Amino acid sequence: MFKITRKLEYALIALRYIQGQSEDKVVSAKEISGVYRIPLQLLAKILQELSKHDILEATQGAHGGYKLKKSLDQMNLTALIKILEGPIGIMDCSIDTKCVQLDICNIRKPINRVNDAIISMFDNLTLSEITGI
Amino acid sequence: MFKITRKLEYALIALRYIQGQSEDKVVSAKEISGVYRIPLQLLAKILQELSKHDILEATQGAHGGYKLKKSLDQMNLTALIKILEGPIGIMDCSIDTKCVQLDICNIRKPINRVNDAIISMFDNLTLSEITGI
DNA sequence: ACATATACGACTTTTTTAGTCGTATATAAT
DNA sequence: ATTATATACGACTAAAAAAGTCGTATATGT
Ligand code: SF4
Ligand code: SF4
Repeated sequence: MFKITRKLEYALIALRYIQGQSEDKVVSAKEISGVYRIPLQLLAKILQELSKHDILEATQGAHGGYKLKKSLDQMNLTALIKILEGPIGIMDCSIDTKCVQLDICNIRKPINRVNDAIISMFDNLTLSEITGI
Repeated sequence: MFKITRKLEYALIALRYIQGQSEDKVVSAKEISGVYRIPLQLLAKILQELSKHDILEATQGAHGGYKLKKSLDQMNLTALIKILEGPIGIMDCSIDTKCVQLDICNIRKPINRVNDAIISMFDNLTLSEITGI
């Protein structure tokens, strides 16, 4: 309950690692997978998603890999979560509206306030603040 | 990802409902289950847990049910979550320490700060603020 | 005695998350 | 050209967590 997914953690670890390398070095999924013991195939898919969303730039073929495409202080945690996991929301009704309790729910408004507070916190958190400097 | 569990929502709905009834009325699980269309057995188990932790006071037998045992402004969301779901923590290492990445993790500290911010937010949120006045 | 309610553990189902596999394609080096 | 290495991508399986059910015992008001 209320946990960050592994997927997201792997993405952050990778982003921070890539950020720590020299500006124009392309870093392969294999390298990161080795250093942090992240399952290669899984990490690869994550990096591919980040690449598809213009956070990373991929180079194919031998000696290929990834490098940052946009500065990490230009993106917040909300954006990253949306890419990897879709819309954020601590309760169902904040995302879709199939909840049976919806019309009579007596906690919807207050829970929504909590939801907003968390999202706003994520909005104001740049990735560079998470990945250090 | 990052969602409140149904269990927690049902607990909050029930607490708010009981709070809305006249002070010394005992409210049965069946009544709440009926009003909010919450599966009876599931709700019953939740209320039993709350009762075991002195948040509700149970009356057994016919015409039995529950009433509040402590005022809701004397308990915060963190406490309720701990009762229903155990220790809070947005990443594994904030709870137990079996993560393979633990010793080399490059995002642990910053993620921990996020974790602390969320917990502190929950700490400062009394149940009465969620269940309304 | 009976109806109604809590108490509680075991169990099953459903949903979500995590991880794997297979195959295609791009590219550098030999 | 061939080989080795890497990304790209969809389908699949496995594992874990959450949601819900069942059965049975016990308490109590009528
Ligand atoms: S309507 Fe109420 S019970 Fe349903 S998802 Fe929203 S907050 Fe939760
Ligand atoms: S050590 Fe790092 S990867 Fe492991 S649970 Fe903690 S934050 Fe996540």
